[in-house]
Amino acid sequence: MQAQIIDADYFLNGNKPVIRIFAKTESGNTICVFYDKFLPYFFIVPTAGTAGKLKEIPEIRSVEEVERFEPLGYSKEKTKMLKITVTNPQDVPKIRETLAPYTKNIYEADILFKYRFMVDHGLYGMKWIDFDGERVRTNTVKVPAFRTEEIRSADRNDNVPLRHMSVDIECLPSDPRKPLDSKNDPIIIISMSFAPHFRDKKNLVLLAKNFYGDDIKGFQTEKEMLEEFVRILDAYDPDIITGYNINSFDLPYLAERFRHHKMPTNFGRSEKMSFGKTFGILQEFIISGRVVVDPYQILKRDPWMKFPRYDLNTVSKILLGDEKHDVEYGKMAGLWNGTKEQISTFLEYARQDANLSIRLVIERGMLDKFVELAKISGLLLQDLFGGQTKRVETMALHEFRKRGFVMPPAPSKGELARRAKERESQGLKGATVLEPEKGLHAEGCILVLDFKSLYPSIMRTFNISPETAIKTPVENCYASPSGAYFVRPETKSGILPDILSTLVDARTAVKKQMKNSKPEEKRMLNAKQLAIKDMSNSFYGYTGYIRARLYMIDVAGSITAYGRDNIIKTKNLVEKNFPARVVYGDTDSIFVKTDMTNLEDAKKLGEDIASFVTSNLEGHLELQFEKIYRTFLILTKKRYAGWKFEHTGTEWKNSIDMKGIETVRRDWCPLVSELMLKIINIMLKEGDIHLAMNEVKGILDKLKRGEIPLEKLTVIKGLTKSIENYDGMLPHIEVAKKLAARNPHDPPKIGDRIGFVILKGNNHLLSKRADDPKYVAENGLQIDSEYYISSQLLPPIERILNSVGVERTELLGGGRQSRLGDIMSGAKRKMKHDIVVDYNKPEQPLAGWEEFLCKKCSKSYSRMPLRGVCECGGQLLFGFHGSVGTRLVAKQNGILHNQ
DNA sequence: TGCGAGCGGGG
DNA sequence: GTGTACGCTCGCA
Repeated sequence: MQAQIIDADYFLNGNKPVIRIFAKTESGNTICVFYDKFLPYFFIVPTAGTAGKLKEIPEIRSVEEVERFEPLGYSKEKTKMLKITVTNPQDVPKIRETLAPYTKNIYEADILFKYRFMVDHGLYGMKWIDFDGERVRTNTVKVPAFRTEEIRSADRNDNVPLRHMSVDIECLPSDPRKPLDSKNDPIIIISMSFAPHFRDKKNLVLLAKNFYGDDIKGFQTEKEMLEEFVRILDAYDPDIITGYNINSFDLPYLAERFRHHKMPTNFGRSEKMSFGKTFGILQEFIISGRVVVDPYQILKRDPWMKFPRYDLNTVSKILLGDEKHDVEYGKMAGLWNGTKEQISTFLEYARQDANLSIRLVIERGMLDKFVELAKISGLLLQDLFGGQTKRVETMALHEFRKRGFVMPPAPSKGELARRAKERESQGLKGATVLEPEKGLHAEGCILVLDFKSLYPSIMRTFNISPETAIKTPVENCYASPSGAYFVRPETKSGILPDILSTLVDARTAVKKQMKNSKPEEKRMLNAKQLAIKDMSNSFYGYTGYIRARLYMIDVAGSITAYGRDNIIKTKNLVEKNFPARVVYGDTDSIFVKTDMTNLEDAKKLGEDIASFVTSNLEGHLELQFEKIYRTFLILTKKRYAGWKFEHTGTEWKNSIDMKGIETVRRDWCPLVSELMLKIINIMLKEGDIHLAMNEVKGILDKLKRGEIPLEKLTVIKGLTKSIENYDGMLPHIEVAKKLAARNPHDPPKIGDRIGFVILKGNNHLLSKRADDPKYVAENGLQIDSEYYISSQLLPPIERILNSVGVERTELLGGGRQSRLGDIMSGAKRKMKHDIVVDYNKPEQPLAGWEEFLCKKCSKSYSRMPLRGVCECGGQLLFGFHGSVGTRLVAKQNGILHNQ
């Protein structure tokens, strides 16, 4: 029989573990495969005292002498180790602790049992198994179960269609002023959507009230409704359970209500109860045999784009084009206890929410990439959502095992502290950002070129891997620019470089295959190449991630050191061999200024530069021509805009690219964002600073004359707690107080968004001069134009115009012409284009997160500060951390906004 | 300026 | 579960 792995776990038969694989057969049936011939084990490097201690531990079943390579640092020979086998996986941690003082090293004593099994049998999440099954009767799983003596991986890549069910609950707080309490406040509605349909139903809404309607089922009590929920769950038997923020709200809440009614929380495919766990922010809900998919967590943690907010409303508007109508929390009780129509409205709201989350997963193919990531990394689908570290480590474990290497343990607290200290003393230098030639470049085209997978290429070219690093240089080894040494591939080919090479080849093959494949296959292949890319980009960051098993500061430091060398070499190669100047560059990209105004000529030059540089650099380093900026405005490192031209094959398409320039911020009114976009647009497309200045002056005049509509001056902020609980002076709170006083029957509630404008007045406190725009309009009150000019408009506008040498006084000083010469050499272009902001494809040259470290005071910033230097005035160094960790976003500020 | 609390999403 | 993980913004000292 063959089946595709959905999930795996084990249970104890007495003291003995039985591995359980939940899988789907070709025909779409779910089965469970039992295997009881596998026992947990780990390795130790013994010392003199080891043998005696081993005899004292009764749980140890067998001790076997083996040889394995140690993983950190190059070693020529394998090390003699003892393979310790025990019976119960749960005994391993305590045996590990007991043995620790009596051993030199312990390896692989913290590999989850299910992964120990999968790796040893060459099994990968979402891939296929091949086995001869004998049907067994059991009440531990709810699907047909088979016992097998042997289990192999099957060589096939197709996917069995999955069954998805989304869940959304509505609750009613007993006290509307207090937050919800799952111990007391009942669930009143459970809404579900199904893909594929469940008994011809797309969705189903249950409610704890006598009520009937299309696909609506009413119940006398909450308990009866919950019982029906489990019946539906078991009948539909979904592989995927989804819902927006379901991990931290709906599922834990449901579980608590089940416990309240003394009902078992048995939502899965086995006898195991479902439960939620929390660490840090991340909440996870485990349902045995199924996969919990939370679109909210995916979008936040593994994003391909940045959203202004991550609520279901915003996200579905952008991803599905569908706006959802919300029911205010405060009005829910009214609807629930209201007329038939009101209840219907409430039910439709619940139905819509379940529909939207399932549509996000299905229509946006949100799971596609993760299915492929499972097949590449070996992780089970459920475990992919926790972060990149586990993906890299599981993939590496497969490869380490094949080559006779053991995997180091996850770092202990002490080891973490040691690493942190080591890092503080010797530092981990990041990438180089070339000093930009600040200002507007409008005379000739700017060519943007970047290195294809820079860090992976470096690792492959110089054989950089934890087990190729060597302390004392041997003959014929690589000496990295940071002073570390690595043996050459002839001596030992690095595991990570080899994995990366395999990934590169696989990606090339997939892309080729995509060209002549049908839509459905193409979709899968595209997901696969994205998954490969994700994995490739994870390895460098992983080696520098402090919690990594394979952390080596020399490895990470050497990679960035080669990167810094590379960009300087590239700059020199370009400037020595072409009539061009590098005006900016960051990590893996260079911006080359030419005197060309013809796009075709510029393109040709870009391609020539790319192939020349590539042929003059070592190994796998490959510079590619990326795009043309007809004009380019750079404020500081990391903050620029360009008028981009790309050839589609038939014509030139243009749009405005913006990086690091924030045009949308919560504390800015719409006028600020609009004006910023406008002047950037004018500078880039007209190449004229004066026009931009005039635009600013025009707006300032309008503002002074009170001709700017109030909605453009309104800043909106939400009430996060009740008004009494704020003690500081905040404009929106003062406005909320005023609103409450004016309309005592319907005061602002928690969660309400309060808009305000700032008025002229005697009170020097800003908050006291804030008021509701509607009230201001009705009473003809005057806005404080001085405030808007000096506090809202000028600071961001100044930062842009300063980069081209314009001072604040020139903006405020009437219509006087500036002393600046017109920097446009050619004739002014009269082309008019709307700003097109492409938020579907934020450019991410390297996936990962960055930090900016001050050279002088060591302060760290997660974003390049607006001034481009540290607040102490010190120069900022750039650090890059690959794509490990959770700080994955924060890069594409200003990419997303409404046009 | 630096630090700590609190929030995010969900009802 | 052979576990044990955030990053940002705001208010206050």
